[in-house]
Amino acid sequence: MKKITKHYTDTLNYELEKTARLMRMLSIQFFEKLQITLSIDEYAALDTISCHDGICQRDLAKLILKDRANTGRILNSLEDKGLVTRFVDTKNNRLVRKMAITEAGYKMLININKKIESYVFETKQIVTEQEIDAVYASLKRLRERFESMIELKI
Amino acid sequence: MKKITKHYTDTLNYELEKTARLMRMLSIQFFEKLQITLSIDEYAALDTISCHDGICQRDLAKLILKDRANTGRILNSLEDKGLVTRFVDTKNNRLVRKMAITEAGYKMLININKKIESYVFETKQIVTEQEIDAVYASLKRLRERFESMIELKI
DNA sequence: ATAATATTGTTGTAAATGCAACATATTTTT
DNA sequence: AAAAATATGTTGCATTTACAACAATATTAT
Repeated sequence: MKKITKHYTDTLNYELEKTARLMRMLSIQFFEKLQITLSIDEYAALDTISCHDGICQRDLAKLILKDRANTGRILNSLEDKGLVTRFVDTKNNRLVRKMAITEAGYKMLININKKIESYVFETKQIVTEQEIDAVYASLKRLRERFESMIELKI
Repeated sequence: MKKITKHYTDTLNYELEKTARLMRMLSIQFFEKLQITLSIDEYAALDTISCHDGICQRDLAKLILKDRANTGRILNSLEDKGLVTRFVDTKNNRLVRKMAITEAGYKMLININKKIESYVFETKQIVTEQEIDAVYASLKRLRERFESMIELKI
């Protein structure tokens, strides 16, 4: 029996790219429609800082899936907007720039989350929460297995 | 019972980005190790042309998930390397640039696919074919459902 | 103690990407 | 028939992204 390589458009990689891309477009469309004044990346950073108070830049970079350079730039923007404060501290005896969400940042986050609730509600009429959770869980399991094949350098 | 928005790092969107990103890194790493002289995008285009002979640029763009501009650039590169030929033809009475894979392109594809076989074999020791197929299928089902929410403009 | 290595963040730059504008040609509308 | 809309591909530009080089400091090795 001859082995045949799958065509690109039939691979899991392709489906991942296509779905991730679609989700990105839906998010951007949604952010625009609801006139959310942050970019998706800024929102992701703000939300992540809010539940990791005092996180340093590199650790944030790992979480939001950006490199250190771009994470720094996103933080510059959030700081300019007064949503985040940065301060120098130490971590393992090393100087690092840590950060925390400000009062204004917290209000902004609450406000955006309120809008997102309605979006999530809307999508539940298309796909059930159970189905999303199931895909999420199986995807995560698979990803963690694949991660053993590579050393992430961020 | 209070509804609470999931944090960004716990969402399906996040898991999709993270997994897609990981797969991309694994692919690049693999292409480098095996000294494959095409980029992932060029390979994807070449493979897709090989099973859609005489496809036009716009239709290829849709399949490989690039916009028309970038698809044109990828094709320039593939044409320069002699792997693809482009010719003017008509589609619905309109002039379009169609393309086909060359002899050299086909040989290149066979060669790369042979290398990919070994990679696929390697990954099967990490994740079973069944599990990949299952994730692929559920992801595709979910994506198709979400697609009803947006009109793709490529 | 000195040198080599590692961690963290910034800056600069090249590549990738997306998007709008344009050119051309065809179809549809008025 | 004329005008408007649509389809296709290219060009140019602005944004994003990745990556390497650097600066500063701390740890580890020799």
